[in-house]
Amino acid sequence: VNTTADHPRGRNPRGQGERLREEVLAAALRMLDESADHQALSLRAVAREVGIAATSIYIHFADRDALVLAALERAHGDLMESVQHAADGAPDPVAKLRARVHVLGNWARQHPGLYKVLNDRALSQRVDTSFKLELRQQTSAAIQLCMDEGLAPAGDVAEISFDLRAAVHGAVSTRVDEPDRPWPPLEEQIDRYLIKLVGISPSALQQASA
Amino acid sequence: VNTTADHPRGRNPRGQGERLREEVLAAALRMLDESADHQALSLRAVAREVGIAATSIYIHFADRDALVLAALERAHGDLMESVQHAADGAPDPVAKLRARVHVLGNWARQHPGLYKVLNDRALSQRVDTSFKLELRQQTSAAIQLCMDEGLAPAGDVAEISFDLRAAVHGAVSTRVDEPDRPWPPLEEQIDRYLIKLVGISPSALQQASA
DNA sequence: TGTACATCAGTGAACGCGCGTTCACTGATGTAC
DNA sequence: TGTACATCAGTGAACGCGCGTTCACTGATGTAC
Repeated sequence: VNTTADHPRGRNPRGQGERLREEVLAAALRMLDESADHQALSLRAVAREVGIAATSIYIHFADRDALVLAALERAHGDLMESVQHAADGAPDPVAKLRARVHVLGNWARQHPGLYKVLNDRALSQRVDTSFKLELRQQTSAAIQLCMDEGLAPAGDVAEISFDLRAAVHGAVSTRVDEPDRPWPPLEEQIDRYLIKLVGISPSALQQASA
Repeated sequence: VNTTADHPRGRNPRGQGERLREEVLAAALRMLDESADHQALSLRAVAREVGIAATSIYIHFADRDALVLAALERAHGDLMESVQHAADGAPDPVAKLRARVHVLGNWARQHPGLYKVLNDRALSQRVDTSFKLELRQQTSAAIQLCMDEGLAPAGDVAEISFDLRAAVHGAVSTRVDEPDRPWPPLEEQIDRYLIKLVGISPSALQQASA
């Protein structure tokens, strides 16, 4: 299982000890994404993957839990940044909302295991749920903006946002859980949800996607 | 962790050896439902829970995998039966469709761990996906029936069914993954999906729920 | 009615494995004097 | 310019644990003669 045998992995130069931390973190992220199970991640397997002694991990992480936690914070940060960046680059409220949801979906399909782990309940009991909370609030704000500008019919923002998020989460989860089935395009399904659940007009959506 | 210390568990009478099989299966189901992780189920832990020697499990199950598989087939059967029974007891197409989806949601909330495991991708690669396939087809049929009787606008049944199932799965998963949050009622959310995604009229739904 | 034997339901010791974590260490590289 | 020493980056052996699985077994109960 020694996938990283590029070079024999000599020790890092003085002052660059943090590099190993990055390598360990990257390996942990890769392995979590493959297993989709944070309980199955073993220190020894990560060490093997990186090509170091298992004990070397303790130089940078207090214990197994600390490593898992650090990996998930990294994944969470990466996802949030992607979504935020996409929304910032979109010109109008509908495009912003759409970009947000689509980028989340794409991220999940590129990192299906990590998406699963981030949404795992065993984890959400230990890690602060600020990740999902932040996403919740931002989605609500994006919908509110659409309503304010007359691009979506006024309504109960919290409820509509909740319905949209649940539906999208289901659409993404369905594909993540059975990746080998020939699913219809996620993008189109998300757009249908934006139309039917939020009330965005198809023409406005068309414009946003152009 | 010896939760079942009611009586010291004497051996079963002759010809009743299958009873142990049931006890083991029931314990496995309980533990799977709690852990929500089929990889974490250990033969030894199940044996401890039942109050028998670990080796006794091999009398009834070839190995750990066979036990996990049997447990999931049991869970799957139970869920399918509940859904089918609910649909059979409903008077009209809208009530049938509604009962189907609501019972699925309720089953999932009563057995959150099992619901997760049943939808796990690691599993769906090994077990035949007939479970979900069956559910898919039946949901589509229920929607088709609503359209045929003019209770829902005509449309692409496969697409609408897919959108509904994904949305409901998301609504259920959201609650299953974070059970301690104060979520709004699942029933109402499902009804909104039936209205907005399938096009069932609120009044017909009102009638079906009465 | 007695007895040998088969069957049934289950046990206990033992195996090798991978795991998280600890501990004392190694050897190269920089720094103080 | 030389040398003692601190620091840094990382190692290897060892621990105790729970695991899946194997093996030879035990002791009660029914059945054939």
